[in-house]
Amino acid sequence: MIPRSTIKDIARVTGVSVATVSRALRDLPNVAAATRNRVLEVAEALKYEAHPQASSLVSGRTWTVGVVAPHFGTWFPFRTMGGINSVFAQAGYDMLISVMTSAEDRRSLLDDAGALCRRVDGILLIDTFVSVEADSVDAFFDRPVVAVGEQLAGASSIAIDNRDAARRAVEHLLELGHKRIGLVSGASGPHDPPMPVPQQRRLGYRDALEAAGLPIINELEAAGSWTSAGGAAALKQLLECDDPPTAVFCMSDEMAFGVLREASRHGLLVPQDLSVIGFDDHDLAATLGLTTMRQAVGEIGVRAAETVIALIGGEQTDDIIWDVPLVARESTAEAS
Amino acid sequence: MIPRSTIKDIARVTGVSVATVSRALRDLPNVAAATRNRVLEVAEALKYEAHPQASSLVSGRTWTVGVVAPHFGTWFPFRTMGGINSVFAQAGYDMLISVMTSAEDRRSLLDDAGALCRRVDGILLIDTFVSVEADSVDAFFDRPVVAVGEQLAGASSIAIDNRDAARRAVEHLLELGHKRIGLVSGASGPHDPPMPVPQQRRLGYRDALEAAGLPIINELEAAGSWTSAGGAAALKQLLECDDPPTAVFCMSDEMAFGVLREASRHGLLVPQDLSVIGFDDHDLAATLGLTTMRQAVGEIGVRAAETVIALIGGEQTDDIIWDVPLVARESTAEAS
DNA sequence: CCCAGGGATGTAAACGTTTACAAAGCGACG
DNA sequence: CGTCGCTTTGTAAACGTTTACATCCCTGGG
Repeated sequence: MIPRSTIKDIARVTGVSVATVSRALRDLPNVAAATRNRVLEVAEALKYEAHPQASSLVSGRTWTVGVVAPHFGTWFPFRTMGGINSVFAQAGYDMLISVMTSAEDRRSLLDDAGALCRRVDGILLIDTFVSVEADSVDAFFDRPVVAVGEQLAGASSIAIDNRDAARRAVEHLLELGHKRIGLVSGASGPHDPPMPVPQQRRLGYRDALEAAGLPIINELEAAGSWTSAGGAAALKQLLECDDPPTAVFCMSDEMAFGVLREASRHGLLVPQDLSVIGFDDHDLAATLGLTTMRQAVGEIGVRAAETVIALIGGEQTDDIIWDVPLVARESTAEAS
Repeated sequence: MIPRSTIKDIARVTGVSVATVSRALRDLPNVAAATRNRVLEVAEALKYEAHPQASSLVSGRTWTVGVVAPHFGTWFPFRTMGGINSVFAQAGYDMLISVMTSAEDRRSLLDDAGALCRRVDGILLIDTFVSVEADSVDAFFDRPVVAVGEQLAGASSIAIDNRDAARRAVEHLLELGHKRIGLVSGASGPHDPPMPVPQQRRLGYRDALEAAGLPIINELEAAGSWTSAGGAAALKQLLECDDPPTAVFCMSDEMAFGVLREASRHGLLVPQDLSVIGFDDHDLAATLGLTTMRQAVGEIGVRAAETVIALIGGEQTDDIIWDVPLVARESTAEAS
């Protein structure tokens, strides 16, 4: 139907050999200007496009980057992928996406690393926490790896300081005079290995309380499973305490949205009766007036993509720790 | 670093020819059971994995499906892609994602169709509205195409009846006794060609009003640009009318979230002072108590993926019109 | 006992590139 | 005028599969 032209066709028309055509098309040196122009001209006329499989079979270059995301569900990996995609589309790379929902998937990512490496030029791990399985990825991947959200030996990393950011979030509540501060955490299941992110954010929460001389109270920590429904359930649980919190720190905005809703179900006004601070700066956080810690998710994706491209090109890169500024909105106020 | 084994290695170890190995590995007929077992055994031992580029170079099969999404921003395409991905991961297909943000992208999708076809076995168009550019895709794509969200000649389609669903949404408000019903629309820009979805939903909105003998009032229709911020702005505009609406229908839940927030900024209680109905059944709709029209987005993705796989396998498929049930929650109530 | 037929296997040519190596052309310099 | 060296070009061998075709062997029917 659509006549595909090959390098051979161009060679025939221009009267040069396929080798010269190949060189001309790829801007390699040692081809006469006149020849190159003629080749490009004919290629244009024939609407030539290189056959990707053929060229990667021999060159090894696939112009594809493997992107491993924790799931296809929540906002965070999606936005990150959006940032990544915008860079790759520009640079001519495709993404090969795989999701990692369970701990077995994490194991099999490493086991099947060889097969993955064969199809990609580089690998981007989003919040994938390979570090709980292996100290270093050197032994598994044959290709440059950049990890978003964790430090990982053998990979470049782009991360935030979760502990510090969480601490500052809670400090914001402390500065407003709150003394009983709840935590809505995105804990992993009881059988999963502990995940770095919730772990670090919990440590930050406790750091802040300790620095303020406040006690750590287990009853004030509830699990929200990273979803808005989970956040709602978590607040419900916190409100059943004898002495319920006057403020809560949620490890994600999505959970915070559930908290906001649950608060209004209980007749509590935010921020008068309950202050709420989230984490992420979700797209809806601004319109819902949620105070939060901003992760520049899209930009992190952009930088991650740029980093992996640089590594593929043989450049050196530095690890990046991203700032997480506090964005004060209407969901937090002075303790009454 | 990682020793990759080829079909040749297996041939050498087993003592048969590469052709036989290839046949055995792919379960083709005419290979003795004993030989096949031996080959599989050795392949296992050598951790053999076929080189994807090599095999697709000669067979034409890429085990990749092109997925074209309208953008990487909102919830709808993301969730759809989640459904698609779950099927593809099972079936062994990869997705090659490209996003189409502008009208030019739509044009170049068709212009570069040849190059795309060479890298994929099938194509999935999500809300991509190629129909505004071309009557049929037969002439462009060499591969099976399935369109999500629009009817398109030359492609299988999986869609909803936007006009009917919008009509039923507005009828719900009418049944509650509302007489002044606003519309928050996801209109396209003034220079873009009219898009089928907002067009159809607007027609449904007007259908309902007309059937109820109510006038069509331009002032009651505001543009929300598919975002929550846009939704908030749209409500602000609607409230400036001389006779503001007592209920609004939003073409997406994300815009409805903005409307909910803007209402509370104006001191309006939902649903007492303002009824709000959305469209999509966004993940957050349940926790925010939003009445909405449910699009089973994930399942639509699943069906779309299954359809394209069936088409690749040479089967015939039927177009699917998906149900869009009303999900009544707490954001709509009797007119006061 | 011969031959047809069919299943199992091997041989080798694709597929469309890239790339090592050889060769040719040409000017400059001793 | 021969040779060296540089640029430009061509030849052909990869890359790792699939697949058309040939070959071989075995069985069963005549």
